[in-house]
Amino acid sequence: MGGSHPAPPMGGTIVPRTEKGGIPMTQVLVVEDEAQLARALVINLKARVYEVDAAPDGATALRMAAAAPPDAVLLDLGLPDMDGIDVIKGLRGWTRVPILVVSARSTSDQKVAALDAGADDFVTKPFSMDELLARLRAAVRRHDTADAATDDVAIVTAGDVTIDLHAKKVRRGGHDVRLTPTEWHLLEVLIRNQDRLTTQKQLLQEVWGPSYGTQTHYLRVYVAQLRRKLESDPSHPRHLITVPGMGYRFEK
Amino acid sequence: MGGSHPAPPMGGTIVPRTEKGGIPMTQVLVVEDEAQLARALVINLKARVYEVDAAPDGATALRMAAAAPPDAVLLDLGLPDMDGIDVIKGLRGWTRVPILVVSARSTSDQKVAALDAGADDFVTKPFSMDELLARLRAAVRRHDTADAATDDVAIVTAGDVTIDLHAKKVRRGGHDVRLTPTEWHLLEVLIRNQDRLTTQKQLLQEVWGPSYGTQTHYLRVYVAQLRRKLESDPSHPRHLITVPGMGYRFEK
DNA sequence: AGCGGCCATAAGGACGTCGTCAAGACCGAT
DNA sequence: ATCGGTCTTGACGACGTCCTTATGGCCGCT
Repeated sequence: MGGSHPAPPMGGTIVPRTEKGGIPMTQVLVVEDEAQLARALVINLKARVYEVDAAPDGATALRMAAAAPPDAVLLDLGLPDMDGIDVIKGLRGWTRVPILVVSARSTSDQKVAALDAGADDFVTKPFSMDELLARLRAAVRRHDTADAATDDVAIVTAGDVTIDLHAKKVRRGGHDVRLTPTEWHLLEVLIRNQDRLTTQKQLLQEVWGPSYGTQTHYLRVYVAQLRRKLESDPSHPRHLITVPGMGYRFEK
Repeated sequence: MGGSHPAPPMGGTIVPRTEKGGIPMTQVLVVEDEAQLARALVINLKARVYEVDAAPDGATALRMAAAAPPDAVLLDLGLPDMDGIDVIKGLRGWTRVPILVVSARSTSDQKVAALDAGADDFVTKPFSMDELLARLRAAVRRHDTADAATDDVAIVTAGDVTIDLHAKKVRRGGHDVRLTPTEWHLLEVLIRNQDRLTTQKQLLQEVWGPSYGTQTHYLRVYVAQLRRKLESDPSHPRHLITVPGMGYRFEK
């Protein structure tokens, strides 16, 4: 089975998508205005197997989370621009990503408020880095084994094809269809945006990494493979539609 | 390992859960040997909308949990009969019920060990009752909204194999099959996520620990061993399915 | 008609991954 | 110290996957 390693395409320096042994790393968003602590957290997390983004305030955090959904959020309550509780509520409006609150002032009331607003855990400064990391691991582990159950619609039916996103299983006419990791990734992005246009750039950046925005022939090759596996008449696709010059669209 | 304060279901019919307005109440199992604190917890929880059982030691706790699976467990680590960590592991062998650890001695190491063993949260004595209740609410809320599907399945039948997660026993074609501890752990995780993909990373971190996230070699070796013991045709597995590049899936 | 974009499809080589076997390290029990 | 079982580690073949290149079709523009 295949080299899922990002090989540098054609010419030029291109930053590969962060992975380790083909396994995608856990993405953590650190929301902390105090630069020193933020840096300490980032360094410690990166030293582990995490990939880290940092946001200095609530508005930035919400924007970054929406743009590139993380696998966990470390949130300081004492932010300059908005109340930490509102950041929690803002995130909880659309995602159940694990939120660990880190805070200095820690009255019991505050903890209760944060937890009831939807936070997963609450750590008081000063804290042991080991403990924080263990709590983070616990939260991510829980989420990994749980989110599959309910996050969104698990099973998509399109014509004679059924796609089970959680089992990572595709059936077509009573037979199982095998998809490679890259094919899955591509299909997932398309399904997330079903009935809407998904830009070439969007697809390339999501599946191959931020610096592959122009390698459009990857798309052609892989979309063709998907069509061959999913469409009954691959040369006249009914579900994986080409939008010339722009991208692709998945329709049921 | 004797009885407990509120009568556990002995020999006879299991009493239907108390309800309030048709809505089943949340069942909490308190595991605490110190009678005074146990009573305080029980009283406080009952004053809220919880229904409470109590166990004075680990063995009783495991037995009660098996007989009547609770919706949450409050666990003291300092038990008279066994290590609290082993209670966590015992529960995690077959259920993902939220476990909140309550402990007096709370070195950082202990917290890390408990969380990595599968605990959901760790509260240090002395604690604020409000905070404990908030953490309990958070854990239960997560659990409720997360998995409705696959939990608390004690006995699984897959083809000619039956797996009893409580008794830690596997029978196949009328004969007992011996599994090593590691094989068990791996199988447990796969069964808890049955019919869904279980990521390589997930399996490695759960079975071998947080730092083994990329040693995919272990998986190949142990999955092969499991197949040899469980599958009738190990080279064409029907239950332990490989999802190339991503992980494995257990199917009945 | 000819040309240049853009897209679809096929094929092949480099390299990963999976399954398997087996030897060595480790560990608790005798 | 020895032994049996278990875990870890290494090596290898078979095969799959990814990337790349080549070829041809379709369409609008000049």
